[in-house]
Amino acid sequence: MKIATYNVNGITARLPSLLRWLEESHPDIACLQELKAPQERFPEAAIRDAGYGVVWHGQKGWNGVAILARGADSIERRRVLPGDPEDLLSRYIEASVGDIIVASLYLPNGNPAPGPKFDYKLRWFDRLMLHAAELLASNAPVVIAGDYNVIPTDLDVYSPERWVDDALFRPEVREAYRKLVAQGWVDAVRAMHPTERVYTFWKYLRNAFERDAGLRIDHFLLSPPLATRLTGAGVDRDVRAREKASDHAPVWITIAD
DNA sequence: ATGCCGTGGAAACCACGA
Repeated sequence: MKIATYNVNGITARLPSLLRWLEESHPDIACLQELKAPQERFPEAAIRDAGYGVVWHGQKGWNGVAILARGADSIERRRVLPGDPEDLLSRYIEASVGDIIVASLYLPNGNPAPGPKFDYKLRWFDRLMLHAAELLASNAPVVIAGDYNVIPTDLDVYSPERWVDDALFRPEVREAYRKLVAQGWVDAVRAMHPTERVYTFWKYLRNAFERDAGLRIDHFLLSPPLATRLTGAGVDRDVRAREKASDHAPVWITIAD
């Protein structure tokens, strides 16, 4: 089976591109981020017509996450990350799809750093670590997919020296990601491509995509019962090259049934 | 280089992204 994650940067503007990609790439599960649409304006009918059951958590203007399941109705488990009742941003949704627990997340960007947005990012990371530990302890097959807004290592950025002070690459954030993975998760794309440069995001500015000035910030973390079934991973770069593309490309993994 | 592009919301500019 194929599981994908795709930061669409506005599902209203991206709907034609999204539907084309779903038809071509045919993922069994697709986690979306940055819907940028209120709950009632999610294009549910178009997604269902494309053959997908869907749960989503929208918000006016910003953020927004969804989980699509081909030919299935996933069962929503939660639509907020626990640990802060004051945090109302739509950055997390979790569902059961068959026997797999799937989470779609949009981790805070955190810029400018330092500052309150960076502090919020680190607090969000702390909450994610607590919840992820619980998911691991369940011994279920779990995938936590999405836009982590983390460049894990020098290999994941075209020009590390330009990003040292950025909230995506600062030591505190890399350390938080490292500690999260060290709970026992497998970074699926890196596991399948241990030494290769793999990017998932390219700025719209200055022909970043044409220059391949990219970042790897969209990740899949797999629990051990799912990681043992991992057979492949890749990035649909051709989708990023199209007209009216998101600044992220769809990323996917394949799992033995 | 530090908003150059793109999106959405509100109001013909602004916030925000990474």
